[in-house]
Amino acid sequence: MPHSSTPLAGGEKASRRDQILAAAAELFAQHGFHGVGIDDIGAAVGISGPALYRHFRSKDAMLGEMLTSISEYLLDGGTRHAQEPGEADTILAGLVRFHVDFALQQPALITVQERNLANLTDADRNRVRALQRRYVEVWVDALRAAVPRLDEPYARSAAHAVFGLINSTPHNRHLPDGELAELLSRLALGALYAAK
Amino acid sequence: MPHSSTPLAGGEKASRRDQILAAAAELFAQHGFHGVGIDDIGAAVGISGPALYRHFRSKDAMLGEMLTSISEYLLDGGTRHAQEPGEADTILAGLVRFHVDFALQQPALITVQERNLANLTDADRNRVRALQRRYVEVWVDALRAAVPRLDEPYARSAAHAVFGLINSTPHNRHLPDGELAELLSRLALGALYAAK
DNA sequence: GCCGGATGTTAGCGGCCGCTAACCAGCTCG
DNA sequence: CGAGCTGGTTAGCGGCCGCTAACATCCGGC
Repeated sequence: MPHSSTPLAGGEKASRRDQILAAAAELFAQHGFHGVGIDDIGAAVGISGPALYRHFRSKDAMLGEMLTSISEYLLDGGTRHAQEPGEADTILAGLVRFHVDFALQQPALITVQERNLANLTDADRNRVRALQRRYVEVWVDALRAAVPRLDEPYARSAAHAVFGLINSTPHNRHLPDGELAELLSRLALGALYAAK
Repeated sequence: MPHSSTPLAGGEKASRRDQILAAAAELFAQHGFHGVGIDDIGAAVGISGPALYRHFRSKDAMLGEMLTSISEYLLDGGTRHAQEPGEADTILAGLVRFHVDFALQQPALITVQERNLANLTDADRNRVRALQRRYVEVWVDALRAAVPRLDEPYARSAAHAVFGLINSTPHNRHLPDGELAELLSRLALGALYAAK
C-alpha cells in the first residue's frame, strides 16, 4: 500500500486506536467536542470510560490526532494530484474530485474538522492550521493555473468557498453517492470557473 | 419599518435581550454551545452569570430563540424575494444576494445556525428544521424556474451545497466586504447554473 | 414619599466530567 | 511456570456548570 489509505478507515482490520478515533469522530460531529463525554466514547466502542487512557493521553489528544491526520491526508492527496502531469483544467478537476470523494466517504471527519478547530490545544491548532494553509495553497496554485489573471486573494477566497460547498455534504445525503459526487464536482467547477 | 430588520442588529438601541443574544451568538460561534458558560455570556455584556435568568428561562432557551429568529428572518426575506415580479434569473440572483448579505453581516449567527442545530431542545429543533425546510423549498422553486429540467432532488442538493458555499464566509474574510459579496454571488450563481 | 416591579448581586446546591488510582485478567515468552 | 506487559475494570477526587434562593438597588407612578 503506497500511500496511507483513507484515515480511520473503519474497515476490517482497524486497530483499537483507530476504532476509538472513528467513534469519537462520529460523536464529536453530532454533539460537538464539549457535548461528548469520555464515557460516551468508551461506550461507543464497547469499553467503558477510563479505558480510553490506555490509548490516548487525554480527550484533547484524541481531537488533536484526529484533525492532524485529516489535514495530513488532504495535503498529501492534494499535493499528489497537483503534481500529476496534465492540463491545468484536468488537475483542478482531479483536486475537486479528490476532495469530494473524501467528504462523501468521511462525513463525520469533515464535520469535525470544520467545527472543532477552536477546541484544539494551541499547539495542535497551530499544527493543523499550518497544514490547512498549505492545502489551500495547493488549490490556489491549481486554480490560478486554470483560470488566468485571477488575483491571489480572489483565488484564496474562492477556494475557501468551494471547500464550504463540498463540505456541506454531510447535511445533504438525499442523492445516491455516485450522483451526488458527480453533482458536487460539477457545482464546484462551475463556481471556480465563475471566479473571474 | 415594515419588516423586522436584521435580527440582533447590534445597533444603537438594542434591548438588553438582544444585546445578550448577540454576545451569546459570538461566543457560541467561537467555542460551541457546550464550550460557553452562563458566566461567560454574562461577562460579555457586563453583568454576571445568573442575572441572565432575568431575561431568559435557560441557556437552551437562548439558543432556541437565536436559531428560531434567524430561520424566520431568512424564510421571510427569501419568500419576499421569490415573490417579486421579474425574470427567474433575476429572482434567483436576488435570493443569492440576500443570503450573501446576511452571511456577511452576521457571520456569528450563520456559524451558530450551521453548527449548533444539534444542541437545541427537541421542540426547538423541530421548529427550526421546519422553517429551514421551507426556506430550502423557496430556493428549490426559484432554482427550478431558472434552470429548466432540473430534477427536484438535484435542485435540493444544489441549494444545500450553495448554502455551504455562502456560509463559509466566516472563515473567509480576506477581501473587502463589497468585493467578497460580489465574488460569492458570482461563485454561487456559477455553481447553480452548472447544476445540470 | 413610599410601594412594587425590573434588574442586578452573591452564595450555594446537585450533578456531571475529565482524569487518576488501584486492582485484575489474559497472553507471551524466557 | 511464573514475570510482566497489555488492556481492561470500578471507585472516587476536584472542579466546573446550570440554575435557584435570598437579598439589594433603582426608579416610576399613585
